[in-house]
Amino acid sequence: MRITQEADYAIRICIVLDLIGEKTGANEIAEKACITQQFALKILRKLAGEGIVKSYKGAYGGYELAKDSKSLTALEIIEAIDGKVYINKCLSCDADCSRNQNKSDCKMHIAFGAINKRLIDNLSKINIGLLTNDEVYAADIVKVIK
Amino acid sequence: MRITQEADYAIRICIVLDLIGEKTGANEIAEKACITQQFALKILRKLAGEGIVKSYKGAYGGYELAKDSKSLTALEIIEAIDGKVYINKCLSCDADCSRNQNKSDCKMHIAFGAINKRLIDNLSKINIGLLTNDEVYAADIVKVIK
DNA sequence: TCAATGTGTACCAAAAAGGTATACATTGAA
DNA sequence: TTCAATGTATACCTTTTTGGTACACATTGA
Repeated sequence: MRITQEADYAIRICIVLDLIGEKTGANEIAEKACITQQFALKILRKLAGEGIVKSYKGAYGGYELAKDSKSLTALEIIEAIDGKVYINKCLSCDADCSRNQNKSDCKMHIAFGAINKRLIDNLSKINIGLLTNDEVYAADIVKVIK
Repeated sequence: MRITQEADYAIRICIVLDLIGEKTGANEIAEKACITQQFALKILRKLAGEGIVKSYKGAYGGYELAKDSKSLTALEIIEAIDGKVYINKCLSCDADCSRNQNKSDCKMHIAFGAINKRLIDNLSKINIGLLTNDEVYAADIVKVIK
């Protein structure tokens, strides 16, 4: 999979929300994340739907992170926006590969499956807290990736 | 990045070529890989352009792998078809991230960069020989992925 | 010479990505 | 009670990418 711009923005939005640390309107969020309000709203709606942010309706409404940023992973956010992460279409469905092989016999499937697992695992190692904490340095981030 | 169908087929084509082990026409290759001849030709042209297969023109022409299948990696084939592998657009260009940060200061960039490196490394561990050799089992393939 | 084969280029349709518009529902405060 | 500020839902739009196809042309072996 490619992590879409939308998912990328979603992560930035979560970073913005963590840095602000309190309920914030879409307008301000959009501005801080450098995207249009309409697009921010679209992303925030998806994040709210997946329980990643809490939304407050009406005047003086807004959004805030639904949980501690240290336990909010890049994987969760990406999956909330783009759906399941997979590097190869073949991995996305339960059907057997075409070409008369079932999945467990297809070595390409096995190889890509193992690589995809590793990728997902690494995306789940990155949490928003890591990205917003000034005492976490580049080297610390690289260190969590296996 | 998502590994496209085209790159997926390209790997299958290389597997077919390795299994046949000798110069083979696009017609037969396409049939064995279960794709149309026209599409196989398009893929084979790219592979030939990148030096992954050797092509022979004219009557009784065809294609064969340009090197030993044990040293032909999935990464090479994917890059020949899809271009450079990157999970996030942000990683594809040298420009600084938008949002007033330069690349080396952007923690998202650092995190995705490390994850992407790992992915590329793993794709380079899979070679065609691994996929065509009957004595290589699923567990052996999984073992090479870090 | 010609049939079999690869090459190059152009084209096309469907799907995905990225983004916008608009009508509507909810809520807090005057 | 009203209304402005805000989120919700849905629909729509444009551009890019993907996944192909078509066809005229070049090369080569028999």
